[in-house]
Amino acid sequence: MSIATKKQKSLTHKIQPIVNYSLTDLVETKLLELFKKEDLKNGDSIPKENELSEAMGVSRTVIREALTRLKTIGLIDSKRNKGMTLTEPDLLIGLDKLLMPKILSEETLQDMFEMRLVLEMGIAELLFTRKTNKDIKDLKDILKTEKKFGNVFEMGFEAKFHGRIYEIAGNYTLLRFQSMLLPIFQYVHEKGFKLKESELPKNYVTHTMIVETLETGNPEIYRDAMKRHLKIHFDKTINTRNQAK
Amino acid sequence: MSIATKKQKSLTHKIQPIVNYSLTDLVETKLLELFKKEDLKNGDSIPKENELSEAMGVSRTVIREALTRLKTIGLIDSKRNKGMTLTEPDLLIGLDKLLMPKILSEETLQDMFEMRLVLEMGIAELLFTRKTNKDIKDLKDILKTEKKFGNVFEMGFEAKFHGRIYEIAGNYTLLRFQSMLLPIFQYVHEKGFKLKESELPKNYVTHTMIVETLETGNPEIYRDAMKRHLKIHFDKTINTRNQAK
DNA sequence: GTGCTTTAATATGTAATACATAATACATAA
DNA sequence: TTATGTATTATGTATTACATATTAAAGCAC
Repeated sequence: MSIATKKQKSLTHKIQPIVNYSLTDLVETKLLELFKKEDLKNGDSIPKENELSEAMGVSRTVIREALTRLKTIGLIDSKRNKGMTLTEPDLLIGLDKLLMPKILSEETLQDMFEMRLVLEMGIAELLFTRKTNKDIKDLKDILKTEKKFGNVFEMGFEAKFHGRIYEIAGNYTLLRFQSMLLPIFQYVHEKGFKLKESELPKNYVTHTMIVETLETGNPEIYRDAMKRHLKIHFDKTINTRNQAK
Repeated sequence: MSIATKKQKSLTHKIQPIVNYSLTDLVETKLLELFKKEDLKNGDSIPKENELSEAMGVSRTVIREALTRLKTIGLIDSKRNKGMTLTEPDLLIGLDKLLMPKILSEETLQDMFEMRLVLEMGIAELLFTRKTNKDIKDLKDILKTEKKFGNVFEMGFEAKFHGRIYEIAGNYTLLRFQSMLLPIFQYVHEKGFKLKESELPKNYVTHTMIVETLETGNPEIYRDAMKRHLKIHFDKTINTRNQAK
């Protein structure tokens, strides 16, 4: 290696990669800064496109592209003639569009799979501070329908039952999050193996038992039941990831 | 009320509101359908803007706006001259831009606050199947720095400690999710009251104790410790919501 | 022929302009 | 007073042109 190349190499460490932000990028961050700086809140209206274009010295095209981004994440809302206003963004916006398993990596799918398990275990505390008699009654009604049909692994029942549980938690964002997780969960689950009812582990906990613990137990007992109910799923993801490493 | 207006009023019930999707809306869904139908996967390239414009019979402007949306949610990636390709979307994309407490409603903020609590309780299972000796060692190192400075409620420490715990869970999406939740958590926490160290509840569990349970305990014991550690937060959100109702 | 530089082609990025359209406010007539 | 018509306005859509970064081909030296 020549001295010249040596010098070059030592220099490369000091060179920072050039990031070439597009005008749209700059406008976007500028807008966000503005909102923050001006302490704008939900419902406040923002300047119209032409004004922004003029004020920032870029074409309306660029302004619109930046605005489109902000609309996409639900931060602003635009109406013909009315102009644009800041809105309460939906934190889970766009998530449903991304739930195409073919697009998401195995890694991410597995992450989501696990997240559902984590949530299911973690909400116990909320459930026991917020459950009402009606909640229990509704769950029991769901159980009746389940028994009528039989297959415990029918995803429709799974979704209905667990969805109703999340409702009890009284956390709307959480509820929606889990409902979006369900298709992924189903996909990951089915991609692996499918248990028949006869192959259930011996100490398998059914929905019926879960409702019981919810009615008469406490968070710890409930969680223990739920853990056993989800055991096959826990085993699965743990095995998958261990063997991946 | 005349007979005429009566008739009118009865009619208005039968009229469904017409929804006028913009061209961009239509193009967006059309594109998503196309991706799904053609079973495109990560890395596949999609037609260039001019081709799409011609094929769909709309201006490039509209195409670009639809594409901008998809870029915003991270579904596609564009490079000059190269064209555009489908990419593994980041499920949490845009979330950081939305973490402006002034924008989010109290309701949503509270939701996020609770979600962190839920996650913190729910990851116990994952932790105990994945923890390594190095993890424990790192946590203990963090404890040392904490002791050196003192204030248990310094948010920097909180973030560092709990962040390191999430790393153990080995779930990247979850890790990032919680790191985004932290600012909100901090905000909601500080907005309420701020405990001084002398006002801590009697059976308060410190970080040190949590590490102990993680090292020598089991999921149940760990969770019990974490629950007591977070007790003031649990109490807070439960009180807040109950009085809101 | 190989390795290098230069050049040309290409697809996205930006600009500018014009017009369409829906929502609002205002004016008007029954 | 009320329903209908009208003007205005700001976003939505279209068109055209050009800028720019990247790729790939062409050209050149060896």
